[in-house]
Amino acid sequence: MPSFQTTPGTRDILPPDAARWRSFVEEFDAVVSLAGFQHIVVPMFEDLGVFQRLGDATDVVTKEMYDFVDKGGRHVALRPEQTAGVCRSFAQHRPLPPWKVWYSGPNFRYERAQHGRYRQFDQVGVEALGSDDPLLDVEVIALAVEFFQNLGLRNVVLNINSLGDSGDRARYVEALSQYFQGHISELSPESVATLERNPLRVLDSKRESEQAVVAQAPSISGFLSDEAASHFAQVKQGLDALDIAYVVNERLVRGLDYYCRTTFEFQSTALESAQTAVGGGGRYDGLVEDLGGPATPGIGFAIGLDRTLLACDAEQVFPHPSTKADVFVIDTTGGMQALQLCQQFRTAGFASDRAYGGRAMKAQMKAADKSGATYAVIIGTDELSQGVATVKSMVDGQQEEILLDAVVQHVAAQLGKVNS
RNA sequence: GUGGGCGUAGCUCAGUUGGUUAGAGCGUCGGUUUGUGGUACCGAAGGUCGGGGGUUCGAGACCCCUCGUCCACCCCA
Repeated sequence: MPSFQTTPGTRDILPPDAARWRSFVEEFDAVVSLAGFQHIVVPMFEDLGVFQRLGDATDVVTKEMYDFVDKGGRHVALRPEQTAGVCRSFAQHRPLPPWKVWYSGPNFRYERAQHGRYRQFDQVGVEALGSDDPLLDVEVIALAVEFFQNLGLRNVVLNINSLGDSGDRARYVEALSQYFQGHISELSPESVATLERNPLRVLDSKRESEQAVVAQAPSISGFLSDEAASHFAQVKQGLDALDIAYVVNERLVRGLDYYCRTTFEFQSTALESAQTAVGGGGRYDGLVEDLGGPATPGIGFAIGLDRTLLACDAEQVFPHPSTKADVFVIDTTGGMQALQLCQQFRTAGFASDRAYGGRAMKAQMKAADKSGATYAVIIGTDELSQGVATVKSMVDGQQEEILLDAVVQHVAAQLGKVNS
């Protein structure tokens, strides 16, 4: 048993998975950059108050925060998500709106780990601040759709809803609260507790016994102001115009309190587990103001890396990037030749690798095979004395002797031929 | 935080109703006479059975505690 292992809910992303993570982010970068979103990096921890603005009724804030007092007496917390940090950044620096940014990186929530749920988990996401144009909502949603498609995912369903403006939302919550109070005997003890903290969340219950009560609950749509209803209608029109399929789900309330108007969530139907939400987001028109900035509307989404990658596995798409070497240098004369040749290949831009420790030729050949190299360059005592190297194709086994000085050029030419 | 399953070599797992030096496959390393891989064969290294306590003549196997992990609730990406 090793002395230490990863702390609960955290894990090492080992090769080759880490490479896949990286290309996941690169793919996201490519998609959102085309839409004018620029990269932003915000701190991994901030003043606790920044995150408390997410809402005092959300578990993310009340139960799951990694907060601590630092050596300077500041009460800080590891970020549970990045939207609040981005909004704080906007309030702090006052960039010119519309401000469209994207991010990636780890977030932290203290909860029990499960399939697709970890205490340290990575997300990619975008935030667009400074416009309440419903067609911006559409653009943002379309980016996520585009990204999922580029990954190769086909079984991702888009759910959308509107929570209305804060006044609408308040009236709805009141009505919902009354409704559930009237049916309190049909609710589980857990839901009764939830009802006191955040009636909206009762709609999310997965407990079989109360599905009927939940289904009969009043819908948000009846509480939307004309303005909010019109906004939502335009969002739907925009989605239709882009031929983006969606399901209006009036039970979709989402967990962070700051959401208003448009909210959406992407569910993977390929995932069997409890965590099927691979991404989600919505409007948060009051958040920047809450953080001391000017009244600024905003919308964004976050996509979970782990879950989305699990969905990719389930659909057998987005394979790991290749790590094949171009050439593997085998040296049975002590290793100095391999050292130099590898260096030359790398300088020339070719992926080259070798074995270490003076292993037998057969062992080195095995290593060459495992490296996936297209060519093996062999230097034994015979070759060295003649100033040549044997260049062997690992594909068809053909080999020929090439002057040592010309090996890199030769193999480079051959690889160029193969690649084109 | 609540409930349940699990925790044996790097990985995936076997380990009869508790009984001598804990096994397999994969992987790793080495070899199968003449310097060359992907198949086959042979061999080797590598666990004291998550940790602690207890029951017993004797425990990987039974009991308790603890840690970890997985799943569900919850929460959310």
